[in-house]
Amino acid sequence: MTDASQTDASPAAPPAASVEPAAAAKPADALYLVDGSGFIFRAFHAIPPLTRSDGTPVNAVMGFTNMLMKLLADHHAEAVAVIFDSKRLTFRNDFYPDYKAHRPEPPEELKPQFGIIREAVEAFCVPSIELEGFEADDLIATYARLAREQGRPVTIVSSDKDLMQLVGDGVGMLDPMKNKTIGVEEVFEKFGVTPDKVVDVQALAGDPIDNVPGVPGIGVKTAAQLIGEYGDLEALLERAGEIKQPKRRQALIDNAELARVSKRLVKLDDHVEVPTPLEDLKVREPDHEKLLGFLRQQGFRSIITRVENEIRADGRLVDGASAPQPTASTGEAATGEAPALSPTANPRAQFDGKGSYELVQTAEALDRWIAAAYEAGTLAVDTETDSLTACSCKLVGISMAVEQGAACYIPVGHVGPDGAKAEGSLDLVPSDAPKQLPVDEVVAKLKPLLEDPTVLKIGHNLKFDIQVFGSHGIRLAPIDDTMLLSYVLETGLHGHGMDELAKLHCGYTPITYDQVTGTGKSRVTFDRVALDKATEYAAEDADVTLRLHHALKPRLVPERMITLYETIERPLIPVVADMEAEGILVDRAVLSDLSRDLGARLAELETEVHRLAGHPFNVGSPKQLGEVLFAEMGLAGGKKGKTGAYSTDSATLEPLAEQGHDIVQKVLDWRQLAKLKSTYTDSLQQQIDQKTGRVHTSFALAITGTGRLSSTDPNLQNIPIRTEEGRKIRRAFIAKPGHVLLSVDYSQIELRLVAEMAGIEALKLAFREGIDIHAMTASQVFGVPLDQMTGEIRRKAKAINFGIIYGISGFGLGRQLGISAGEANAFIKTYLERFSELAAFMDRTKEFCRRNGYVTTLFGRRCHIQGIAEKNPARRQFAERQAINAPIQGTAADIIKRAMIRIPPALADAGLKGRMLLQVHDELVLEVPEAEAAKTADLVRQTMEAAASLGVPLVAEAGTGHSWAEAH
DNA sequence: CATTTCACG
DNA sequence: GACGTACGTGAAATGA
Repeated sequence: MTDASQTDASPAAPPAASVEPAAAAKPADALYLVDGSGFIFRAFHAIPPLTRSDGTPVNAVMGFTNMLMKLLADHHAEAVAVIFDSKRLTFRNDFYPDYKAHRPEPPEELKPQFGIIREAVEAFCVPSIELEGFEADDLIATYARLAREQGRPVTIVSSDKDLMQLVGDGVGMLDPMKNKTIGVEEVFEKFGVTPDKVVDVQALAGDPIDNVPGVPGIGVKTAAQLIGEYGDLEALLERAGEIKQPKRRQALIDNAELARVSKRLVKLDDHVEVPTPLEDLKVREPDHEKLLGFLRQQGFRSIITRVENEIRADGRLVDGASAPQPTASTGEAATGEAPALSPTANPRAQFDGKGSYELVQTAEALDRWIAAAYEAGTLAVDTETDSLTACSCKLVGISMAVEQGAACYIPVGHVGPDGAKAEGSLDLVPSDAPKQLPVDEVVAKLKPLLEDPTVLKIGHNLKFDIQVFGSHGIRLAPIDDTMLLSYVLETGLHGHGMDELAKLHCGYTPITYDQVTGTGKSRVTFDRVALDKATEYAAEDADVTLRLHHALKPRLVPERMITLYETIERPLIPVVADMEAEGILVDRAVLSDLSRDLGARLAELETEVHRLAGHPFNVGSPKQLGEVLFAEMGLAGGKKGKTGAYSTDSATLEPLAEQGHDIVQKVLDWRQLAKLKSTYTDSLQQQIDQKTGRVHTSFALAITGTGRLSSTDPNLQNIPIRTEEGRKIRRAFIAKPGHVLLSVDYSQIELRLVAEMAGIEALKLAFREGIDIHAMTASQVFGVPLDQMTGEIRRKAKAINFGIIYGISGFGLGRQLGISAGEANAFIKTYLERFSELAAFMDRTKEFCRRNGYVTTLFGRRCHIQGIAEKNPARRQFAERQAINAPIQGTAADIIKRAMIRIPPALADAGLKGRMLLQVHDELVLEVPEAEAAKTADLVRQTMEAAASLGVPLVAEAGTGHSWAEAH
């Protein structure tokens, strides 16, 4: 890598290997340069208002102090300087007076904190530097250069993009709040060029915040592209005439000087006359009393506790190597971040995330944590594995948190950098492999705790961990799942991943998995992550989970969600975990035969389509297809959408095919087969698990806005059935020898629920009488007697019935039926007159939603609907349709979940060996011994029908067969 | 990485 | 009468 300060003309290329001076093991002479000014502003905005007892705001001081302590502890930093901006005017204003001219005054609450922060730096005995006429960035650039000349690694503690030009060649950056290192790779991500080209990009793109002009009309993206192409700014400006885009060319020619000035503004001066020699940038041992006095003055109780513990621990201050172990049995050192400040403090935001997490490598330490967990009666657990597919992954480590801030990580499956394993007796471990307890010993010791009925185990998405523990013979119980707590409380308001919830409830961004393992091709599996890094990440996850539990669990009772959670969501976890682990047998030969057949037919269709078009093109490209069909061949059909592309979906193409356009029919056929091949016959073969020979989907429990499950990797809830061709794929889903597949599905459950929830007497009666419901509505709406019913009329009534479930609109129904919106509206009007309770139900539901922001299912599930009070009618009506649909779809989801929970014990009680494999919203698929098929079918059917007792009967129908195609 | 299309209930 | 339409999902391919 070239020196960052040079600007040679090598083309911008992705960085080969990023230099990571901020990595764990560091030479003692590593230099840390803290961008003090930058950090003050970030701390101020990231941390909610806090005031000390005299009313002085101190949120930025608190954030700054935490950051500084973390830096000193985590990195064993010995050479550190905090660098501040001095007065406003700098040498840059000499040649560009407007530089940073529009910077607003700092907020009033921040002003008094500047001075206190300098006191804080002094109290920690860390050198602080500033120099009139120069920005902190210039001093940082200069010190970085000086240190590099002595071969010392440099870490710049900042996330300011203006400093990114310094990265590379032993200089790295560290964002202390996001806990992210910024190396060459990250700079490349941000600017699209290597660090030595950053100034050129900035010169072109400008920066409105600092009032750097740049070239108008050019942003970072374009700038990076240009610099990548021309090498550097000067070369670009000289050859600007060659640029093809006329506007861009002119802008560059007109503003060449402006770009040059901009470059001078953004280029840091690394030859400043420094006020303090490099050698003096050293952390000295602080005066403990002075430091504690300062902290007391600010009222930072939790920090004081930490500092006192550290002093007591070894007489030395802030040394990560001897950070206090959480003596959790007394609970003393594990005081999280109890708010010690005035009531303006937001207690939810007190979490700074940085407990002193312990790496557990000895039996003694493990015993101590197990004892602490027993004492607490509650623990958060999280497993780390080498892949995210629960069924076939290796256990790499376990983290536990017993109190806020008191968490540990127990590695059991880490390998050395060269892949050296460290299993078996510790004495035999090769020196370069990480030290860790044998997995069997850890499992044996944890099993009683994790199965103890008096100790609550908390996790986030425990369905995963249950499977991991299950494969080691541990049945995790009793449990609470923070993902599902959040889901029952706030479905529809936001997602329920841990990072999102941590930000929401703790105001904190945990280290991400990607940060630990890397991304893209440099990604490593978790078993290759260094132990200290793994500990930081994994223990933090457990800690955060525990904190989320504290934030969410107490809300269940007052918000009336405890029953839904305890009777439906929580009991479903192990049930679904078992289904995923079981998997379904898929016959690879059936799929590959289909693939071959489809491939041949696709090739034929493709040449046909090309022939009819007169030239070859990509049939799979909607863009090219639209051009061929509508522009070249002049078929009727217009543009649509904001992208301006022709619409070519089947709704558009089908009418054209019916008009006899051969090419369109062939395209539709091609589309269907291509879909079947790529999505199903090809990719499903890849999803067959090596070890089990079966396909293990993952059912998401907290994704949908209505309470339904969803299925991924692969999605087994959308296996084709509607067309004969697609249905063949179901022949590949089979039962193991001596078994059959049993499929049981609810008959018209959603329409039954409409009748029930809206209280439509005529519909309820019809369901009780077992009448053909679509024929019945047809006779009501169209006045045709049942004995004169035609298929066509029944089809229309069926479409209306579906429309009701979706929150009907004349336009939508009309399009579905191929009639005008006016005609459709007339049908709807008649329908609502015949079933008058329905209109009242829809109005009532919308009104409830407007008032409360959510709607509810029969079992009390809340679905929050966004946009119900929107002014924009389109968006509001969308929300209204959701509001009408959600209680229906959601209640159906509740009901099948209740059935799923009851089925495994019912089977066990009856001595039946059948296993549930799949759920497809209103259908359950089981694998049962052939001899038990009839008995099991009855039992499952009855359990499903009895899962809710309503004013309308629930009806379930069962089918069995060797394959899913036969069973359904 | 967003858009388009289409598979299911 | 506005505004753009049925509700809920996930995956593959294209192309910027």
